[in-house]
Amino acid sequence: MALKVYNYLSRELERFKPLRPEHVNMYACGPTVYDHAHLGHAKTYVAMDVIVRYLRYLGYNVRYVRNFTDVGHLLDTGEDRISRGARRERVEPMELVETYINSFNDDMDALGVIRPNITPRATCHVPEIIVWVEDLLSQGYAYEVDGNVYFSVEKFPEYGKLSQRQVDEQQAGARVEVREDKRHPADFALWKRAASEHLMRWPSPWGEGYPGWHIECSVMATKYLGTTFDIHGGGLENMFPHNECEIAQAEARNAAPFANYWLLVGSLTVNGVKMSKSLGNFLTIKDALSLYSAEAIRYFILSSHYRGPVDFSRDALQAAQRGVGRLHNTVRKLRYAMKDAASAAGTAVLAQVGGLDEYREDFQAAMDDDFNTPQALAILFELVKEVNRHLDENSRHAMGTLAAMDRIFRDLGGKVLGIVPDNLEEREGGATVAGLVEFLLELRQQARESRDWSRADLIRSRMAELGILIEDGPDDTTWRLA
RNA sequence: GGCGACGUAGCCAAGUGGUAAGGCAAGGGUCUGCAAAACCCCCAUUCGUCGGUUCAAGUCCGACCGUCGCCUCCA
Repeated sequence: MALKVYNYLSRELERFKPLRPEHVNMYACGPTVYDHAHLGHAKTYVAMDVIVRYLRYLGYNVRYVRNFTDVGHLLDTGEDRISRGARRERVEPMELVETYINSFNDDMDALGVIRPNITPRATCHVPEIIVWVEDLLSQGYAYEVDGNVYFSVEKFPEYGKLSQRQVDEQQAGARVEVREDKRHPADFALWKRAASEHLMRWPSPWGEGYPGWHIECSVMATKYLGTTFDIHGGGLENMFPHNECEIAQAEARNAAPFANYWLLVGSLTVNGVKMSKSLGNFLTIKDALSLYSAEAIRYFILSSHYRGPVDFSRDALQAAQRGVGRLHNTVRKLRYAMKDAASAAGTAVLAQVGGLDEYREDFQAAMDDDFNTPQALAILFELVKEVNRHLDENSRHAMGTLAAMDRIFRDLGGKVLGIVPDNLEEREGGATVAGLVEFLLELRQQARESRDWSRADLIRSRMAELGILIEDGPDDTTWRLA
């Protein structure tokens, strides 16, 4: 088996081959930190997270870099997003940035997105950016007009190769008016002169100014990953112009390929329309987490292919919540059986010996096929059914079989997909709660033995009101938090 | 106008030439004091429409209909 990925550069499924055999260098465009993140961000970074996790599962040593954009990303009005946010909240720009970096990290932690190895910030790389702009000027790829420096797309014939666009066939100024000082409408800013009221500014050879939006990613990606690196990821909507500009700057300056594989994530939509700040149709990650579990949100995102769009709806999230709940129930039962020495000392083994390996192989085959998580989930659910059947049909299990099944859930559901927590059974509220619940279950069991059903049911319903679900099995009673 | 994506059961969603995965929901059954959980059965003669290629098409080609994305705001 070999990993194949869909490379937007070639528009083909390609065998994945990193520059160095055991090592993968990977970059993803991060968020502009001027507000709380919403579910659209969650989709992109959960998808990238699973890609990183799977590469590590395959044994690669992955260095994953994801930036924070904290300057230079402008609104249609020309105002910097960070500046506007700072004015809105009456704080210093860097205070605003700090707040929303922390917010973003909190959200990603809560979603189980593993932190990248490096999270560079644009404002921390202004000296490097200035060097790049100087280089591009001296190499003839850029020109300066009154404190603004533009990249000349006509000097880089490959401009458009990622998005497969012919610059001259685009409708120039379709959305934003073309600046008169550009030689070509598609030229983009490397460095911008700071107007007098502009808050963020750095001295440069062209006067006080600030970096353009695209240059930071070229500079930071190559600084930490090398002139040419393996994977560049991010949201599909950034393919043009942002990613296209990154390539142009980096390949023009370094005369070397930028990223070998471009893996781009489809957008999250609401009623078919993209979730975005500007449309106001967004749900923040924090709000989503108050309604659904992190695993349910991840499951929802992973239940469609990363390159495609996902349409958000309450129904879809609720279905995900229930689905992931069934997965958790099975894992919980499995681990419960492992703790039960009497049951685990038995000899029952899974009917098809070696069948467990097949699940792992099928899962890998799905993930090897351009990270086909819906297919991988389907296989995980087939295993859920198999394990449930095994647990149902046998009261005394072979510890080795239980451990092998648990290992698969930990590896595939936990390490790779991040939807099966390692500590599922420890979420049950701590020793004090556990002691109380066990005591109540004891009382209820006494009531049941004396056939006092109304008292037994009263205890069960009152506990359910407190969020503690009781389930009577053939031999014993189990409980869990709702 | 240019580039691109998508249209599979009530809902979500895999499947790129060989006869429709998986999840949620609905229905029937087993188990159970009841409930819950779990298991079993059932759930698309059919993949937007119409043509074409082929022994064979959801899968390839063409046209049409519909939805959406990008074309210097976005993850």
